[in-house]
Amino acid sequence: MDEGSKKFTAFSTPQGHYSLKCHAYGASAKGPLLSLGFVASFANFVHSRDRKTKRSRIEGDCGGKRGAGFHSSPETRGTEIPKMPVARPEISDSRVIAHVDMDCFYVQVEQRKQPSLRGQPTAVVQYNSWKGGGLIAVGYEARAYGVKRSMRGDEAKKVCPAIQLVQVPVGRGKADLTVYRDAGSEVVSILSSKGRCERASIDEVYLDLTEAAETMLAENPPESLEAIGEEALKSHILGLHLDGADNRDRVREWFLMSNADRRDKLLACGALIVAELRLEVLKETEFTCSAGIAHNKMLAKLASGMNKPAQQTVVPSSSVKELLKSLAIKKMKQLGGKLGTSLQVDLGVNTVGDLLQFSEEKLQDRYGINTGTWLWNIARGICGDEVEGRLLPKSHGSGKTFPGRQALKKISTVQKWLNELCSELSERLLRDLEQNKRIARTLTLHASAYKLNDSESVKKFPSKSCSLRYGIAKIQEDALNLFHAGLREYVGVYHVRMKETKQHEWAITGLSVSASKIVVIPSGTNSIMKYFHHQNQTCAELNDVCTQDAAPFSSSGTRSSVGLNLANYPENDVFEEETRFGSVVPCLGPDGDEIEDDVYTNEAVGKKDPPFFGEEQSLGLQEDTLSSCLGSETDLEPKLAQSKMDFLGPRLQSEKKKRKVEKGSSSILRFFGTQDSCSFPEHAILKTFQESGASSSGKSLQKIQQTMTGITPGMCNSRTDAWSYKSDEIDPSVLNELPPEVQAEVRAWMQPQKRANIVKKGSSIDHYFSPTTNS
DNA sequence: ACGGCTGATACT
DNA sequence: TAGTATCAG
Repeated sequence: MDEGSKKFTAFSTPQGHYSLKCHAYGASAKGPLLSLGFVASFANFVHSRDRKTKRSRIEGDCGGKRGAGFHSSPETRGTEIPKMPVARPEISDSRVIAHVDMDCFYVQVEQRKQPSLRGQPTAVVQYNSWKGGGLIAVGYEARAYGVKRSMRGDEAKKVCPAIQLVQVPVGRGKADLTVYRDAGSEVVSILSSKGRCERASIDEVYLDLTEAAETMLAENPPESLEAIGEEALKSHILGLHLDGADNRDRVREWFLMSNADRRDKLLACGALIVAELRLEVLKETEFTCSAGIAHNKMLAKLASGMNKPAQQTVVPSSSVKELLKSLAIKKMKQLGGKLGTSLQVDLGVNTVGDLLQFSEEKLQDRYGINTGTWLWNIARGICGDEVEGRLLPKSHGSGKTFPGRQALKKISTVQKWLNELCSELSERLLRDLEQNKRIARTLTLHASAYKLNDSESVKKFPSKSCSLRYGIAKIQEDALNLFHAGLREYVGVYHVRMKETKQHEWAITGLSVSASKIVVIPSGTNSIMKYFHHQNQTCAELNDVCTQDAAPFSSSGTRSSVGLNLANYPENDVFEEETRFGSVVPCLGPDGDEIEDDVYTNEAVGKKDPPFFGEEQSLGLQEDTLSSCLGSETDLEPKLAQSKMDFLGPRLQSEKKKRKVEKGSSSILRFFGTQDSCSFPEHAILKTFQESGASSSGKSLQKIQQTMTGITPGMCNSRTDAWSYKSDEIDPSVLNELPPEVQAEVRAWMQPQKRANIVKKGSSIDHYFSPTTNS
């Protein structure tokens, strides 16, 4: 077969496709699209199925996963073909989808924190020591000077001497993005009020406003409104010709008439809603954002970036063809990388419009059936990706790079950094548990490395994972084991065996730990603690993973593995790097006194090490317990409505400078956190948390942890009924804040000794979660 | 082997 | 499943 690599010489005519699609299209009974040559994707879908799509995508897509996907190319002859997006059917062409994008978000967060920066050219940098640090966000005033992201701070200064460079917060020797995540949560909690909301990144969301728009159209159509909102009138309507003077009137006209097209009217309603939402975001958070309103995610995303900052753009269906015709192919969401390059290089496609020349079959032949169809679709503005109702991240990670001379060459240094990363991760996991009642089940370690002596090997450092046990010390221990497992594989048994390798053969240039497979703990039956059984034992799979040669980990399952592994990698101080534990010698190039090393040094020195509990108190969860109690995947994200209150991070209440955090209902964890003395049936969850008390950041968590001091481990078997507590210290009002199911549970626990409360209302909980009140 | 860090997804 | 790869910003 040569189709894959050869140039295309003959195509079926576009007309052929159109007629085919349009034929099928008739079944879906829509009108205006025809004139544009667009088709309902369902028709396209059917069509592509005819071309021997392997699985039935109708069932798969309607009932299964949603969202953009990727798939790897089937044919890899000729030029390498990268992982590629996958096509989804477009269920409806009349959805109202918005993409909301915060304007230079980090900068805005910093400007809110420090209002004197408002109006000034500003950028956020991390690690300012080397060449002024790397810019990760640039305000619009600075952009006017030509400052670009991914400049170094020094270059930015050259272009814009007045620029204000704000440093990203540093904790544990690394950048800490918590403040931005939390700020993003504020925004999400507002934007999720009008329809299904997908948190696409720290500063972007998608909204499905179809229902809201339909409702508005039915009850309060724009033409019935005495006045269109001022903000909505500032919308940019693609395809609406604006020439100067009466722009506002033209837009008003569009809103009122909406081209007499129902789909346009729906968009108009969507635009009104989005305008309101954006104003609310501004009022509540002081953040501006930009938005795109269209019939699908792809177009909405495209539009949100077209008029920034603080503006919104509507994409009527009638404007799509023109819009895409001249749009650089690389600007499309999934085409900014290798696939886009392949299109350019291999097919000579430079604009989305260029894609139109290629038949679906040809695209499929070249890029596979799924991606081929996907490309065919996006060329026509068709995108069936659904807005996923998800307000919370699916994973947490903490990582750091060690470029150049900073590369880590000793296990002890790797361990120290892993400890920092794990510490941060643990803190975030606890917060997630606390706020959202979610637990992560998998811990993964990623590393990047290069070999010193061995030039031919370009091997990548393998990622390793194991089941995640809660508690800082546990995570640290497991992460280190994972690292050892990876390293062993990386250097190869051959080298490991020769213990006399007096030389470091490897250098670590990046480390990250992440927690994934996060599930909501179902409230009910025996509640949270049920999921934290039996994790005394170390991860069985860690042993597996590391058995391959060399000394196996002790099966007794304590932390002996560390020692064993260390034995395999003789520590030498041959290298320039940091020395031993506790005393850190920053390894600095002549040009860079990297701040992160300094910070790290300070923190490391100040850090009390000894996890003062044995493993037996560590918090973990048993897989089978969990899986037996969790339903299918569809259960994993229950009760969205409530989650908006409960599961979100801090939600801004007032527009004043003083910001209040919405407590939401207390989680059961928080509930227990207020108790002075409880006895737990098994591993005391909370005690482990104390270990992180030494961490520099996370005041509120620290407080939680402190309050948990009194909790003592009970027996080590698994009966939740065995819990006892002091009910006289339970505040009924706190109890009332719990989700109903949990309330029942707690009340059941309280049964034996129900008494009046003593704890003052709000005293125990509120202040734990107040945000750091600065500026 | 410097843009750092974080997250999502798909496939094998 | 664990692990890899791609993409985004």
